[in-house]
Amino acid sequence: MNTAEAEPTREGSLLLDDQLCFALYAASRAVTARYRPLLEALGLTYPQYLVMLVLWEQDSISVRDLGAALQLESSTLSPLLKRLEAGGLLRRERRAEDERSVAIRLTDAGARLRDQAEAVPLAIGDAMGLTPEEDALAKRLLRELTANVTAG
Amino acid sequence: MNTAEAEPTREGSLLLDDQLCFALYAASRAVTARYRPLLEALGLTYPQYLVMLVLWEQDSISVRDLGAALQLESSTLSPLLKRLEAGGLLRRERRAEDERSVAIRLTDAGARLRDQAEAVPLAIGDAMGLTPEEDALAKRLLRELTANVTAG
DNA sequence: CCCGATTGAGTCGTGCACAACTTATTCGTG
DNA sequence: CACGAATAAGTTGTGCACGACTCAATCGGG
Repeated sequence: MNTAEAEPTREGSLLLDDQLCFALYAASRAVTARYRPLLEALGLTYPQYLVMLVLWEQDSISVRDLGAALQLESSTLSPLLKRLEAGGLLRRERRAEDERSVAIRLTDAGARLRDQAEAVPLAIGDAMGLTPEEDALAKRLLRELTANVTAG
Repeated sequence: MNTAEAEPTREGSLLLDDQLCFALYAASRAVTARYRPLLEALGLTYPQYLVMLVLWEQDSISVRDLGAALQLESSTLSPLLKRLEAGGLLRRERRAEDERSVAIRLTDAGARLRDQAEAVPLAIGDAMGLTPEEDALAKRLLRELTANVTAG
């Protein structure tokens, strides 16, 4: 019998492999790395892809609402949106009814990119290799975790 | 009955809330944000904290082995270690037996910081609010996911 | 109607992450 | 032993993330 896992995970352990946070951090980076070559073919980074997912669902959204959907600050989104605009995928225009707000709208090229993006979730789902039940369970746990940790 | 979750999650969906990758990405950032004030009290960022966890477990480790443990490139670790060295928590010295390799060793201050760090996992475990079973399950799923996605 | 408080977007500075590359050292095979 | 391949660490450039801040527009109570 090996020594790994010989000790039960104690509450206040400082061992790296006992930390859920590290499993989460490592998994997040590994998944993003898996997306990278697929998204590079679309000319997108991973956070840019998430922005496009939101826009394909709801075009003409404010920076504020985009930030709420992705849980990102305007200080992250503003430069990112500027790069997507430079890439010709979207336009930004001040709203007439509230000049503080900026509406993000897809260009035709941005809307068309959706067709190419269809292949991405399929390829990733394949690579993840989880059963539909495991996938659903993981999403449930991660959302519960996010909600708990964000709250108090 | 509401419309959310009315549709079953389809395989190739492009809806943000169907993406496991986003649940993962959001959870990782939310957990890191929860660590931030705790670690700030120790003078550490989150990745720096992970490096210290490894060093508290195994002092005098090479940059290479540190990178293997954390799945980080030397281009990420080198500047990070330089900052920890500037903060007086560790020293870097070329190994005599292989001048290519650099050994990372804790200073007394670095070793002593462990005592203060003991409180961190307890506070976080509390905030996460998962049962021990859910915690173990989440770690299992995340490791399986990481392994699958890293492999092929 | 006014003026202080709030809100929405953006800028700036710091610190990751990672690809591509450089440099120095060591290894391995003829 | 020589010398090309491999390895360890570090540098550079790009793009997030986020806190602290600025600025302009809007809101709301008196």
